[in-house]
Amino acid sequence: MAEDRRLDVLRAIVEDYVSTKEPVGSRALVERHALGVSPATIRNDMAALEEAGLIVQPHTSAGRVPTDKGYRLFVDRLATIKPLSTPERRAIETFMQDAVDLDDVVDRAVRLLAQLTHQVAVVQYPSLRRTALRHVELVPVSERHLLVVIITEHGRVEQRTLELADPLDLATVARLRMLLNVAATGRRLADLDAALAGVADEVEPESSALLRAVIGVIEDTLAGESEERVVVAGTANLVRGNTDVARSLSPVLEALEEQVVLLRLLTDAAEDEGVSVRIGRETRHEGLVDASLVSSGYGADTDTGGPAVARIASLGPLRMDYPGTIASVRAVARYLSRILAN
Amino acid sequence: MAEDRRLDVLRAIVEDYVSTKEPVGSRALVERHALGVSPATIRNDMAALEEAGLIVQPHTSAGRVPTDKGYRLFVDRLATIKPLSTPERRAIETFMQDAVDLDDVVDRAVRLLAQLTHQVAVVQYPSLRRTALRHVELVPVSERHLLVVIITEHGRVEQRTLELADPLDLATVARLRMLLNVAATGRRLADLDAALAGVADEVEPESSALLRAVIGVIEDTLAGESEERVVVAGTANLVRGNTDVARSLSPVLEALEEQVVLLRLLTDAAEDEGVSVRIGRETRHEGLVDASLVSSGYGADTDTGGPAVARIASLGPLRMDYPGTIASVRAVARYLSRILAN
DNA sequence: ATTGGCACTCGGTGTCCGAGAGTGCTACCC
DNA sequence: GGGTAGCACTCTCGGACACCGAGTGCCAAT
Repeated sequence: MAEDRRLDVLRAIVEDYVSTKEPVGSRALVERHALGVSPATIRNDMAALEEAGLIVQPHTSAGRVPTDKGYRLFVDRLATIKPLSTPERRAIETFMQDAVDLDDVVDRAVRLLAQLTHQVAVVQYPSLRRTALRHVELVPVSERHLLVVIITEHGRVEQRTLELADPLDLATVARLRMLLNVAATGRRLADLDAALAGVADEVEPESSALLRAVIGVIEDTLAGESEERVVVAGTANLVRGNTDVARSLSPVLEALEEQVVLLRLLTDAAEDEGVSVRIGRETRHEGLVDASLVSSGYGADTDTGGPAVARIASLGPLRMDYPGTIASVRAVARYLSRILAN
Repeated sequence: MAEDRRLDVLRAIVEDYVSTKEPVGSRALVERHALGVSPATIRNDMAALEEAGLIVQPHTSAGRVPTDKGYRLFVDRLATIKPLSTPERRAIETFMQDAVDLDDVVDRAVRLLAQLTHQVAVVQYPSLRRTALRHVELVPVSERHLLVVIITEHGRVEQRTLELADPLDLATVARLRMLLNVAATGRRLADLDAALAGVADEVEPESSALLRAVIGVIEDTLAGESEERVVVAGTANLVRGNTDVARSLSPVLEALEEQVVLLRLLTDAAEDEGVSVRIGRETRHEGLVDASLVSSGYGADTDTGGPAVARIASLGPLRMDYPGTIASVRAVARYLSRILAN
């Protein structure tokens, strides 16, 4: 049926445009794909696709280029995700396997993803709020300064210095440390409030001010924006195959330096099921109108529909290899989930 | 004397070229600077400067542009460092003052420097080796996993998981923790070996394997390359005023993503007195032949000739405002030193 | 519904030319 | 000897112009 062929044509246009980076014309299309019809027929189909807003021509005498809407349709209905090749899987394995700590895991993951996709990779640290606590440590630093160290199940460590009105009593600190750990270890940080409230009752009045301060710091750390950490790699890939660099590159680099922006992008994407694909304006960030973001949550139970603990993403041009990028993002996310579950 | 005027001409060329980004000709020079001679005379001087390898002309009918050597002479003998303006000083003050922890300090410093210089800023975390220890924490994670957390005087925290052959005994862990802290607190990490060696004698034979393992991890952490951490900001500034982006930008972005490369640059620069300026090939990195690196050490006693604890740097085009950049780098380094000394 | 044919549009490339900028050289002056 | 004026020369840059080729839309024929 004709309608089917039109979609074939759209698919062909997207694929050719992605690989050649040139607007694709009707003749080139019939030559490179076994469509079984003449260029004239393709032209008719193209006119229809253009009418539907799926493709445009940059100028009269040029071939066609997909629109945001065209890519969207391609991703939703036309793309077939090819699984990664065995060498690629093996590369992931060997690259990730001897990471020594969480920083190392995240660092390797982000570099790996950048290399697999030849695009910019973004990896978010496991959210403090959504992971369980492993340990709370109180380190007296001076008479009136207490260092509060929080360690999560995945080995993420956050610290904050607390300034106190009264001099510290070491015995009290030791006792609080014990109480806090008994109450909090193994809990999700989000559920911590309740657990900590219980502790307050067990404590003698003279220590309760200190306890409240410590709890305050812990909650601050969870609530603050520093809660979320994001790392980026592969910015050099932005330059490759980019023509009008000055206009299109600068806003992207700016966005990448703003944690706040990155976090919003990732949070928005978390609304989508499975691997999220945000195309051009769908990113809802004006610096990224010519870019797409492919992202996925990760975390121990993500595969079985459990909640994600954070996200990873690949950012590339509108004209990116969506199937390949989706496959890479998914593979790295899964691997990351496995590691965290160890 | 004529020789003096030639240097004036060089200075004028550098200044004009930096501000206009255009090769500067003899006429423009006499118009913009009160040199008191005619263009023809300037041309003779220029010929001499070119002969000396201090300037070149991109092509016959163009003005002159400084060479690496020209910039070097300018920086060494001709530039007068202007102190920062009061508003600028105030900006530093307000921007840095309410940082909550070391990560925050470093993050703010790097952004600040990027903004002051309109270039790429690089800040290195205080070196573990060269700072004193505040605390060592041992956290039993499971029967056979022990998390070792190292906290330095500046509040830098590093952790590493230790995998053990034998099950942990909590009492032993507590004892080791105490011994380690008594022995190590307040020491420079570089001097730690000796201090830790003493501990080994005080410990009963059955714990000594564990102790050795823990000491091993600590030393590993200090020796490993993860010892050094570097953050970067302002990459978007690379694009501004850059013409042939494709060739000149990509290698720079790559260098910036390679911690190893950045560290080498900073280490090399540490050989220089005070604020180091590395121009073009002097960086000894082929991706940076068209860039210069202005850097300075920082740390509590740096001003009084004490050893630096780490470095900050600003990376920009060959054609940068050296006096301004030097002033900014120095100011931020000093402020950083003050904060760490608090 | 598909196709072949055809006129039309328009960007890209190459060439040419003139304007302008800047130089080096030479003759001249103090 | 150092500085200056004049001048011929070189080279880039930008605009004008023509041409080519790619690609289209449309129409009549199958």
